[in-house]
Amino acid sequence: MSRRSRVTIGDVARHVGVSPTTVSHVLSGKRLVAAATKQRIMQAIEELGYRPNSAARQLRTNRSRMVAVIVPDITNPYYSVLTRGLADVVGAADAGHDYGTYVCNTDGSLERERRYLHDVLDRGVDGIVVASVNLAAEPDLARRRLGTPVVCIGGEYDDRDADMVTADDRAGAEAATAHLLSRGAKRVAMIRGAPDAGAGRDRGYVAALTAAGHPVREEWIVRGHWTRAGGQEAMRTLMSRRPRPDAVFCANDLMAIGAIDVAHELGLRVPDDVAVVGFDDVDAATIVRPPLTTVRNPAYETGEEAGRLLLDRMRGVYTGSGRTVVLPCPLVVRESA
Amino acid sequence: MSRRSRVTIGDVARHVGVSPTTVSHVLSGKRLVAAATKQRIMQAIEELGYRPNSAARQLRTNRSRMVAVIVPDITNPYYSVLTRGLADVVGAADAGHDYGTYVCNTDGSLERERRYLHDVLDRGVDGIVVASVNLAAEPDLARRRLGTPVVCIGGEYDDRDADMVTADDRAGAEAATAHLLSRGAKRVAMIRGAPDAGAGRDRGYVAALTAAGHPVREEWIVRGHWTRAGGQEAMRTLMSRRPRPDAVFCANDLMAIGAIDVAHELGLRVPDDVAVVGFDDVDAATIVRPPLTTVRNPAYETGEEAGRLLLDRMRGVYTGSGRTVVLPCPLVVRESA
DNA sequence: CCAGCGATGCAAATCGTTTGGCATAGTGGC
DNA sequence: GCCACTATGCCAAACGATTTGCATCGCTGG
Repeated sequence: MSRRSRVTIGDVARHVGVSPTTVSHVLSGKRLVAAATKQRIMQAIEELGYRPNSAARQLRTNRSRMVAVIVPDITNPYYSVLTRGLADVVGAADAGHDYGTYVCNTDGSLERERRYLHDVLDRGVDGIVVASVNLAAEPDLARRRLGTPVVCIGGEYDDRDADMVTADDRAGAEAATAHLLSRGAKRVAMIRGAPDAGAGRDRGYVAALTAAGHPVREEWIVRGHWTRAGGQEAMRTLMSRRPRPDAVFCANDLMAIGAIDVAHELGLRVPDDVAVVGFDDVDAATIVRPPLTTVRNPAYETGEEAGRLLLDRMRGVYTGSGRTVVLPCPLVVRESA
Repeated sequence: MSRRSRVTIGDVARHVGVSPTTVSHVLSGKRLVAAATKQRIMQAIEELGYRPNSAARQLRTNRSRMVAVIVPDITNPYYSVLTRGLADVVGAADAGHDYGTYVCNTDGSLERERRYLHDVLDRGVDGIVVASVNLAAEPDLARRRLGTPVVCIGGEYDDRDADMVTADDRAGAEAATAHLLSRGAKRVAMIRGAPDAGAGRDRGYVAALTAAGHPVREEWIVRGHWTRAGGQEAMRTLMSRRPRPDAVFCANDLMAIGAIDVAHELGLRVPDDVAVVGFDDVDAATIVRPPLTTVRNPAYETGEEAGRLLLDRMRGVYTGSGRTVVLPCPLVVRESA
């Protein structure tokens, strides 16, 4: 059984005494086949252990029953959760979908993004989810009218042909900042991430402040590296300012955790001396002490939504210009603010 | 450019005035082609934007340049990190490898494991990494002499044909328990996971105890669900025992974190009143207070190793009976014990 | 009696590569 | 002059499915 090449549709046909055409028709259901014949064919398939060769099928039909997801790093919980949401939707057997998922890690490198984009196009995937920062900025994608549906995650690009799903970072950040204000904070600082992303969060912070009639003070805005260490460093410089901020909104949870580290280190009590809120609601948010008040970033739902948009196009249910769906980012209040 | 079907090898050949055979040869380098001809062909390829159709190639050559990884849940950090290690090795462009990675989530369901196994075999992947518990126990895998290389992760199956890579759970657990003992703990308990896995960790605990001449007391061994909540529950019952254990080794970090939750809740100090050590060294281990002493589970290296074993077989460098590589699990001492 | 139709099934073309076998020409040694 | 060999490149047969068009048969209704 190992040496022998796989059993083909022809083998099945021969075994039953019909033509390959007929076998194909019972498999696809595209044309009527007499019940008796169908019966015999099914049995032969079972008996011989026939399994269709998907390369041949793909060559002929031009579809691969596979979607690709291009992410910076599958190790990052946001992307792995997003990927899972996508995979669950496009591969939902009970809903009659059976797309597999092909994953590419770019590490944010433009060169790898390009390489993988070509790779997946060459592979003939039926749909592509791009959650990698640079690529979307890359005109390549929009320029090449690739016949393959694409959905971009969380960018702010205007591609009239690709669908897009993005979280409402701005509103989430605004709610977080407003929450801080409503708790009585007078001097609300912000720890931002690297300048390449997260602009929505930056804007939400500013919006909440101005809406409440507070000034935006540059010395209370510091950038970190999206990491715990980055948050620590930023928090240190923030806490040395006078007057000292009594609340800080961090552009992600990791930095918020770093900020809490430093608060403890300085003998400051959270949230009494300084309140902290994060963004993302990663698992660690409930592990740190005190539990982190944060904004939920709907990774799973984002993946699901991307999957739905893709499905619509892959099945031809929707053909039209790019749609955008934006998902809410609810505030989840715990103990750090 | 969108409507027209892709440019084929024939188009290139025609454009240059040679046969498709020749174009194929310059692409594969399998036969000599005159330098001048090669030059012209390369230029035409560039000009026309030719990209080989991988379905056709796969149909002909019977290889897909793709490996599959079957995991319970890509969302689990252990598996996403493992997957990344695998992807990095088999897709290392600079080492001349260009396998893509196809991911399947089984949620531990036997039915889905079977389904995905068939799926990837039908797809003709060149190699399979199985990191899902049930499957390996499943005779299916071993029984069918599938011509595709398989490596199993972390099981204890004896499949003479599949390679295997596993972490030395037993030694790690033994070291962790010994560490507790060496710190002066007299009553070392253990929180185990669900019975379906982690036997090595169970055994390491017992081994360390007996090696030190301590009895193994059943009332100090409790099972949790591998989750934080499971750890909490287990810890609660453990802490109600009299005499109360003064140290607990948890079969994973999540449960250890739950255990620490409960210790705090009961007003017990960690590690003074009760020392805690975990297993895995997840990111959260450094976030919880006190930072968790734990055993590092080399997820990335496990994926890498699996990739190497696969590569060896896919390139035909190694053909022989199943090899097993076991990776060490070093103890990392922090503050919880 | 004939036209038309539904039911059933087959032959053959097609998808885009790779590859074994063969052809031709040139070169150099004897 | 002949042989062996290299260099170069083409022909045509796979690979395993899907799909279009056609053929046949048996009925039915007018």
